[in-house]
Amino acid sequence: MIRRLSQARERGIPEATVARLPLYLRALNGMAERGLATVSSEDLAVAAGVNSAKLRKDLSHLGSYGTRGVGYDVEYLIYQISRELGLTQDWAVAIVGVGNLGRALANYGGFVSRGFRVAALLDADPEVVGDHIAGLNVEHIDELEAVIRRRGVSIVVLATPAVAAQQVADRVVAVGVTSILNFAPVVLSVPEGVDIRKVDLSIELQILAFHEQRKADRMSGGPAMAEEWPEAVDL
Amino acid sequence: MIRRLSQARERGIPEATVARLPLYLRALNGMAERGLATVSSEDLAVAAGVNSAKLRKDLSHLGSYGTRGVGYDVEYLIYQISRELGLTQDWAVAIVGVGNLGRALANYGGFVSRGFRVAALLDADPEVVGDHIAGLNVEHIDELEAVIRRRGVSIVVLATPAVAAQQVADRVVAVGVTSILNFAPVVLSVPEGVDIRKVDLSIELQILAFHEQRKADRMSGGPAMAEEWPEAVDL
DNA sequence: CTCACTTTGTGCATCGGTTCACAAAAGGAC
DNA sequence: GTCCTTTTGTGAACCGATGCACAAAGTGAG
Repeated sequence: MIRRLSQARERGIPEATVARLPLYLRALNGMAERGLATVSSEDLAVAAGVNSAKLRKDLSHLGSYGTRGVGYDVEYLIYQISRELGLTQDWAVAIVGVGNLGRALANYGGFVSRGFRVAALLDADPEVVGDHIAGLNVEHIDELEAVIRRRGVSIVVLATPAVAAQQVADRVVAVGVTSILNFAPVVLSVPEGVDIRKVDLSIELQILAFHEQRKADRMSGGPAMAEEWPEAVDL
Repeated sequence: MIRRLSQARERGIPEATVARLPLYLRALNGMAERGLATVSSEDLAVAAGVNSAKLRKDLSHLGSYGTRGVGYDVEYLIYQISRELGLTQDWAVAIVGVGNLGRALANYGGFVSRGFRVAALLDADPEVVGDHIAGLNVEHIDELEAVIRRRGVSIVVLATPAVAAQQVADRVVAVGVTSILNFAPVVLSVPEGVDIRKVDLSIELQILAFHEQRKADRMSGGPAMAEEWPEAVDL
């Protein structure tokens, strides 16, 4: 009994599950807006684009929040997932690099909507320092450490050119930041305990291109044809 | 023997491997620029931020392009990976939705660099239609089908508001597009055979927040404390 | 209360991916 | 040629994630 409970809630929600929770949360918010009080795992799974068994197993990692024969209470589940993800608190985010991408991120509504607050914009280019973007003043990168400390920034978004990213990462880690969202196309090296998530637009396109090519090959060449190995090419 | 060979090259490179190939490619390009002729799996793995056994297994799925005791020929490996990913051909990309994000994408250098060519920008807002961005004229969304056909667009990037995304997806799929990169925060439903990759900025932040919260909990509460389940909360 | 129905939570088989660890292959010294 | 060193390519064990399928738990009708 005790065992059962702690087994479910014990430290350690699978990473794959964590990555899907925001998806469920979004689907649930849509449902709440449409006035639904409860939802079955089947319906929620469809809305989130996953299989219902997976959804149930994911939710079971948070606890036993459903009612058999009925489903899940929408509002309650929203609260539980939000709490698990840490969205019930306010996160101050700093965006470093105010080029096209940084600007887009600063204006992106999805950040603010869920507990995230853009607390600072920083750039090295004197040309853009002082600009007003999304209600914020762009500050000079020299202020990086001071700004992070002063405004309690705990998550840093890197939208700098590739060459600057590692340097900025080192500096923010040195002031105690342990969560970085990196848009620069470089492999950052950071000490143990610092979490990095990487978003790489060009990699996504390359993966699509791979599959697109496969589909094209299949059309013409037929399935699993030979001539797959066009005698070695010299360079 | 024959078995061995076809086993390696046969259709079906693991998805996880495909997702890492672009990473290797980038590391290799850096090395080529610095004039390195060959590289060991160990060195390349470090540069790409992965474990060397994984790298070797990944590369073994493409074929046997290394030399034992020596390593891999940098240029040759670049060529082989590029070919496998389909980057030796030219891909025409259309970006739909020219808001802040669409603009950032249009100007993003990483696209052009690897066989991708932004061939069209489209938007529904008459205010932005006609604008000149990154050397391209923004066209009206009514032209969507015509533009895709005329310019041989095979990959579409969705940077529209959430509400418009499904509608645009339906239209591009109807004209034969089978690869979509979606930045809109919605679960798109598309027919079998259409590949979708999703980039969701807010989800990435939520995942970071989850881990950040965990780290904070660990600091204060100590490891795996009780009081983890603050008696049920009514709503 | 009992029965029929719904839907959750999970044990179990399975699958894909990661990592280890080593035999096989290549190169260089002598 | 033989021996020693380096480094690949891969068999095999392991690990986490997925999905099936069902018992357990709940609702509602009569």
